[in-house]
Amino acid sequence: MVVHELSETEIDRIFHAMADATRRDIIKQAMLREQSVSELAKRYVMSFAAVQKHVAVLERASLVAKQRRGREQIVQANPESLRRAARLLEAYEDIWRERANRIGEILSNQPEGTEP
Amino acid sequence: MVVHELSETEIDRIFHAMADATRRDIIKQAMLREQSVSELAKRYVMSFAAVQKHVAVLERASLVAKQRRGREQIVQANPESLRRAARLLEAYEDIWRERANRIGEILSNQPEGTEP
DNA sequence: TTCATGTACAACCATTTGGTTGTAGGTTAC
DNA sequence: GTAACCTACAACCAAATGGTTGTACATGAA
Repeated sequence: MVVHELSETEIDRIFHAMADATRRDIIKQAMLREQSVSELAKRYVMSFAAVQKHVAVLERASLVAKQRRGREQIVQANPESLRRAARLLEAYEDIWRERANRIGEILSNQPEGTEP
Repeated sequence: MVVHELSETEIDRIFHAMADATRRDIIKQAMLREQSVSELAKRYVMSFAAVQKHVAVLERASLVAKQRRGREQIVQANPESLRRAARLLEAYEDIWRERANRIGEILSNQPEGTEP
């Protein structure tokens, strides 16, 4: 299976996009139900343009995609990017687990008589 | 079991901290082996002060902790925060899965004769 | 056609970020 | 004691962020 490896820049964009509560909520909303940008904008106490910018940030991170429907722009979540980010964090956990194993191995390989 | 719920601000900090390649590498290095700040700094083509700032960002996000040892400051990774971030991303995946189930259910609950 | 709606985008602004250099203070080694 | 090393922190700077308002344009509804 070919796994699309994320470039450092892509990872930067995904985490940066997730580092804002409004954007995290937009993702959640879009996952629950596809919505137009103006529909989403009504939920937040900020200008339409601000929400538009947040959506653009999510789009650059491939976390959402926009699709025109008449005069509306429908925001649809792309869970694949999110999944990749989750797997990435798990990779760090793996590093930690590996280290724990390594340390455990060193301890159990101690020659006799070295215990205090 | 009591799970420490992350506040929005804490989530902001964690994702923001992860949104930089240097900081992600520092985490990785600290997970592989506890190292002093200056030891870490040697790895990157930037000033010691810059690395110091990156470590501070990771510290505010509770991704690492510093511990003084003589004149050195040892950076140790705190995998717990990372684990929480990973679980958080998985929560989004759950939302998506739920939606898929919901849609599947709607489709399978169609009354007779509504299929094309 | 006309008007309301939805979007795009530019210009502007305050704040934050990510880097720098410089200075000062502790700690260790010689 | 003195020199070298490690850290802390301030001051500064350019660029990016996150918000605003204003204008223009396309689409749908009446």
